[in-house]
Amino acid sequence: MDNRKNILDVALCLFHQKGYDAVSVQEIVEKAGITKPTLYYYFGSKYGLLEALLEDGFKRLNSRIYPAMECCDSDVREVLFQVTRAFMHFAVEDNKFFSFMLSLMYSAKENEPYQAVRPHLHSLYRSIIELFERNSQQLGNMNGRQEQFAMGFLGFLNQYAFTFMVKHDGQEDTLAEHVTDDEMRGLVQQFMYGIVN
Amino acid sequence: MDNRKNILDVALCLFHQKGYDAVSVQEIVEKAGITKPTLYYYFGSKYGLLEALLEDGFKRLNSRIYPAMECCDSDVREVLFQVTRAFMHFAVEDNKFFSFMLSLMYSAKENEPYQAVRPHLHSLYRSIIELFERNSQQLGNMNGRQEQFAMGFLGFLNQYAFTFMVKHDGQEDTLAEHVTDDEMRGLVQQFMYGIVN
DNA sequence: TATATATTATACCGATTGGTATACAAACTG
DNA sequence: CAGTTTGTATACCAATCGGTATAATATATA
Repeated sequence: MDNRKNILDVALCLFHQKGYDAVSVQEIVEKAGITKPTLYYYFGSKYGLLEALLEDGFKRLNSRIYPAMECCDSDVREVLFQVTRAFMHFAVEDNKFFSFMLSLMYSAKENEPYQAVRPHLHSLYRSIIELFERNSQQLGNMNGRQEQFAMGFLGFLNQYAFTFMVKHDGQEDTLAEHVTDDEMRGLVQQFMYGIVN
Repeated sequence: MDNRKNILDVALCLFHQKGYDAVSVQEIVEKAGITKPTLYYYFGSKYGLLEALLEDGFKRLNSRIYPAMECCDSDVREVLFQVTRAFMHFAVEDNKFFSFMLSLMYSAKENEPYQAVRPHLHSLYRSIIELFERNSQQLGNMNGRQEQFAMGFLGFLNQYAFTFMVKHDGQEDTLAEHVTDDEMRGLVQQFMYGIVN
């Protein structure tokens, strides 16, 4: 188990830095201090390694997002805040995986890494759309624009996290204290004002 | 000149579909109906081809954005609308380059394509920041948050264009008529409400 | 102790990678 | 016409790519 975890860590680090296609299997095994057959023993192929990486990462992300989505049905603003909070904390603490995921989200549609991340992203979209549908009566007349709102919200989350990461690039440890709840409540407020008109 | 243009077109198409690293020089010259020495005669290297591609594309983008930025100083809302309009029309008409640019924006920082696009993105950021600084008195107290607003605005533009492209994927010809001025004015309004509070 | 199973290393594979040396043809220039 | 620049093709390069056949370990179970 130790070796498998080690490979995943090294691979994530390299994919995050250089991108999937620019990283060779050789480079991964060298940095991990093992040899190729070991990697292929665990993951079967480079693509298999990518899939395992995404499986693990989205499991971590979902374990934060889903509870936040179902914390309180009564107040939309509070739900969106909790989701934003969960999302941002994940982006800060698991920032290598997060920025790798972000890069895949907007990447070319016909290459391997996007094909691998597609189902995970799709279920993330679905969850957020469902979130808006569940609270549609509180948001006034949405007219089937749930999808648009969901995409807008996700874009809003991404942009916020991305900006934050660019600004605090390099600092690894003391990030969490810079993302205050008040700031996030303000941004959710800002996002909602556009929606409820 | 015909051959050079042809190579650039084919390369853009492939980079857009599969990503820079996943496309081989061999594939480009085959699809372009030429041979490798011809490509290397014009661009020197694969990276040189990428640089030329970006140079051309950002020239096209800037020729739309800059005039829009300086159309009218008096009304911020109108300026932001004109920029949004220019940006969206570019995204629709030059959509292959646009989505390639978008993929590079969020891509890994240490690989070649990001290094190549960095200066272009940086000057785009600078222009938008300057836009907000120029109109700061109309937007109330910005407290040096011009950068944050600029990033937010760019994220807003990207998300809008991205959502639009996902929705209308595949249709090549009749896109322009779907991006109405009214819709864009509404979105700018929505964005601004968050800023001026 | 004997056997089975999970890990790991050595050494290798054919295919493809970005890039080039050489030569030849076209076209412009003196 | 002679010479030079521009443009293109054939054939090739070492290096690297993802992946594997083989065999030796370590560990656990019987």
